[in-house]
Amino acid sequence: MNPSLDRPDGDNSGLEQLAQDFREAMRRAVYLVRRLDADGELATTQLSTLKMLGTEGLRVGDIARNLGVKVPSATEQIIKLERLGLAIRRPDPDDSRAVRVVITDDGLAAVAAADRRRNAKLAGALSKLSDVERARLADALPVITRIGGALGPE
Amino acid sequence: MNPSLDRPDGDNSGLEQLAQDFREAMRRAVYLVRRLDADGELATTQLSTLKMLGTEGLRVGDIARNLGVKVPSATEQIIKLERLGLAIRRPDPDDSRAVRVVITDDGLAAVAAADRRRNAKLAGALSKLSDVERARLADALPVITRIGGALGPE
DNA sequence: TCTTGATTGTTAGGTAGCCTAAATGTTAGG
DNA sequence: CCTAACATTTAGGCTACCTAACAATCAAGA
Repeated sequence: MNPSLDRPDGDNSGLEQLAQDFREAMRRAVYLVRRLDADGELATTQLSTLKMLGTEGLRVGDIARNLGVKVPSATEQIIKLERLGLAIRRPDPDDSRAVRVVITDDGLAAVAAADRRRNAKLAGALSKLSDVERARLADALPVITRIGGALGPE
Repeated sequence: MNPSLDRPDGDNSGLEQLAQDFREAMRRAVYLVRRLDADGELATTQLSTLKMLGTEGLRVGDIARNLGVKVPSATEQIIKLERLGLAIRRPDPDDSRAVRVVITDDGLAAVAAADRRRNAKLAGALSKLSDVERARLADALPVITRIGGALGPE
C-alpha cells in the first residue's frame, strides 16, 4: 500500500524517528497533564466527560466513543458524576433502550472552576516560553489532533 | 512576579487560550498513545522503565523520579519486570541500602521489538500527514518537553 | 403478529498503576 | 555508640480500565 513502509530503510527512517520522538514527548506530556490535577477537584476524566455533555443530552455510547473507552467504563464515570450532582441520566424519548446524559448547573460551574484553575496553572508554565516556542506549540496542536484520526478509529 | 499573570485580562487571555487548546490536544494524545498498546506486548509504563535502564544499573529512586511516580510504584514495576526476566535487581556495591536495577538481554530484545512495532504503527499515521504538518510537529516536540520543566518539579 | 437477532445499557468480577503509611535495614554525624 | 536521615519493600486502598453475562427494547422478516 504505502511504499515508504515497505522499504528496508531510507525514507522510512525519518518517519520512524519522528514517531519515536513523538512517543517520548507524549510520555512526558502525560506526566505533565497529571500534574495539573488537584485534590478536591474534578479528575481529568470526569472533566472531559462533563465537557462533552450538552443540555440536549448525550447517549452513553457516544460518550464512550468520545472518550475512547468501552461503554461500561463510561457508565461508571456517569454514575459517579450523577452521585456528585453534576450530571443527570434521563430516558431517551426516541429510544427506550437508550439514556440521555445531561449536565446540571452544578456541573457547569464545576467545569468552569476546574478549567480556570488548570488553565491558569498551565499558562504559568507557558509564560516562561519564548514567543517562537509558543507559536510552534500552537501550530502543532491541530496536527496532533489529526494524528489521532490518521491512526484509525480501531 | 510575572505581570502578565496579574492582569485581569488582556495579554493573559492568549496564554489561557493556548493552555486550553494544549490540554485538549493532550487529552487526544493520551488516547492516541493508548491505541499503540498491543496485547501480548510490554505495557507503556514497563517499556518506559526498561528504556531508562543501562547495564551499569539505575537506582529505584532514580527510576521513580524519571517516571514521575512515587518510589513504591516504581518498585512494583521493577518486580514485574524481574518476574518477566527483563530486568534484574542487584545490590549497590557502594551503598547497601540501595539497589541497582539492570536490564537483561531479554529486556533489550523486548524493548527493541516493542519500539519497532509501536514506531511502525505510529509512522503509518504520520505518513498520512503533509510535510508541513510533520515539520510543525517536529518543531513542537522540544517545546512540549520544556513545558514539563517549566511547570516545576512539584 | 411473532419471533429472532441486533442494539443499548448496566452489573459483576478482575487487572494495572498509582498512592500513603508503616516496617526493615544501612549509613553517617555528633 | 546512638540517633537521624535515607533507600527500599510491604501492606492496604483507590481509580480507571477491561471482558463477560444479563436485561430491556427495537426492527425486520416469516
